[in-house]
Amino acid sequence: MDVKALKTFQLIVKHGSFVRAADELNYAQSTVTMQIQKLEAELGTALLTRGKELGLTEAGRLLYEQSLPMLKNMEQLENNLKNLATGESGHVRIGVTEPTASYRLPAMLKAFLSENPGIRVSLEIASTAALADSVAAGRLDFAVCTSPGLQSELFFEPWFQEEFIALLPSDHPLAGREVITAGDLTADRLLITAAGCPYRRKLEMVLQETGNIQLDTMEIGSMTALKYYVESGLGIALVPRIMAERDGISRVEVRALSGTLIGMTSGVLGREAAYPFPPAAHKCLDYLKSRLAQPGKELQ
Amino acid sequence: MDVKALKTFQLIVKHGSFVRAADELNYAQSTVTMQIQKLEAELGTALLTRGKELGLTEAGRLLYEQSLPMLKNMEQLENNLKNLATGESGHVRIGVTEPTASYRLPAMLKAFLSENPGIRVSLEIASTAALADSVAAGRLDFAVCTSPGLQSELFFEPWFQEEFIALLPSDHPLAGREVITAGDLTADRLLITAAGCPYRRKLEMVLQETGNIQLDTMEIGSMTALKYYVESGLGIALVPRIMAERDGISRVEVRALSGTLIGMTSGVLGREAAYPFPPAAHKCLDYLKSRLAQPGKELQ
DNA sequence: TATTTAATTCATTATTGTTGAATTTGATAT
DNA sequence: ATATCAAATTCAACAATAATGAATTAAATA
Repeated sequence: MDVKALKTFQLIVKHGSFVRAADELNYAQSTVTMQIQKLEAELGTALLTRGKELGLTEAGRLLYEQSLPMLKNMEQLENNLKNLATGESGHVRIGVTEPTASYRLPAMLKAFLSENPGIRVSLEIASTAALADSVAAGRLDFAVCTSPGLQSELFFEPWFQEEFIALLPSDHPLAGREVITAGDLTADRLLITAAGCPYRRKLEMVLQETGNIQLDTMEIGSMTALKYYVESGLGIALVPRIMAERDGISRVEVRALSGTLIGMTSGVLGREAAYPFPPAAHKCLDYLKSRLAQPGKELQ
Repeated sequence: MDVKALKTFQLIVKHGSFVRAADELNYAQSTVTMQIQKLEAELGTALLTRGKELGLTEAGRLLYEQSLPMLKNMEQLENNLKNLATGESGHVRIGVTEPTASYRLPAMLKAFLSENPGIRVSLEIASTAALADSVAAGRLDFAVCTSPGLQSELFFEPWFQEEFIALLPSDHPLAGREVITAGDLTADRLLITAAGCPYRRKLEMVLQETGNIQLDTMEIGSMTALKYYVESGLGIALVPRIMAERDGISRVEVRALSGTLIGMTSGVLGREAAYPFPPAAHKCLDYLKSRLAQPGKELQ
């Protein structure tokens, strides 16, 4: 059954005339005759009665009624696909690491979604390593995270610097200092995050270079919990600056860090093979980039 | 969107391979490539990702999910139409007059419908004139009735003789007779049916010929009510023999009629223009004919 | 009977779908 | 690296079929 012929048939029935159907479809009227004859031959049944005026056979009635919703569905589907192709609609699957997930993304996504009502977004919040796997496997369109151990199929584009600061108890010996350096970290017990955190890996490397091979550390699973441990005087912690800014920090001193401790580069992780990028995902990525990327950082 | 291409697409996704889709559809594999390329060009979107292994883009997923039920619908519809064409299913619209409607048809239709579970039947029970109109207008496929004033578009094929008999009160002067003739009808008040009944018209003609121009008549709307009027001694009535046979007739005498009073020819009324006849209707007509038609009568 | 309108037929033309051979691509084995 | 293999693509040639206009038929109107 040819879709074109079905459309023609619909119009013939609607107008009760071959000529008018031909007019509307910009066909010669012989074409209309041919299409219907082919349809009738294919189905082995007359569809129209050509008497004094056009009439429908029972088969014609059935075809008319049943093909109408089918054609509508087809149009609808075609439309949905066009919307997908233009990025008007779509499903964007994003991966994000903390603290971007909690502190930066909510407002941005809210704005993006209200600007693009046809687009749905789903979020995976996990470690850079887990996100890299998901991106590589095609479960995510892209991820905002730090640079993973580069797999060949993935690309990473730096967007911004995630700055870290030190949290100290008010009565801590280092509280008098403006800036904390790597060397200072021998002075007290250091509170660190779980093994998955990329900043922790960096910290370990820095401390090794500085010669602080053995250090009194305590592992705390959650970044947000860290400040309460600091407050209790258990030690000092290094956390993203944005956390300290957004969550009211009280009874705890905030100090800047120096040198390589300052921060980590965050950016977007994508899959080379995913091109051409789904338009909705592309739109979303561009939106996030325009709000997250810091000039100069993308060359790093 | 071409249906063939959609089917091809479905198979590619199902098998995850162009070659296997081509095999199953008996296409060259280049054909499969072409069909998908055309589809993608038409929709302005990639549908499949050709990497290490075949994958679906978001548009591909959408198309795959949405086109599946559409193709199923199409097959179903095609099947329904085939059934219609073979007469396995269909809707037969029959007109019938009394007494056939009440006494002959129920058992026949029951058998016919259980032999043809796919066929639906609707019945219009009315006078020959009304049925002739419905047939001419295409509201009925055919009617079982007496011969109407022949309109050129209609054809009538005699099937059987509807025999009439006389009902008399037990104490009636004519009760001693074996057979009632037209001449006997002067003897008493005659109970007759409504103006629409063709037998009544015939009766009027016969009586005119016999010279009984004025006759004491009483018009009773319903045939089945007649016997109660006869029972009460209001007069004699002429009714179809089948009525007397099926409804237990008691306290009323049944007598045969002679000559032209004996009965009326019933048969099938159809529309010339309705050919080719809907197969289900044809099947039903054949079935009824085989049970109703009396040999010899069809030549009348 | 003439006239008009609608549908059909048929031969021609245009379009498109299909194909095989050659080529490219990616994966696997050597 | 290189050879090998399977899968997908490209391309030119071919086949199928869809569309058309002119002529014809059928029915409706004047």
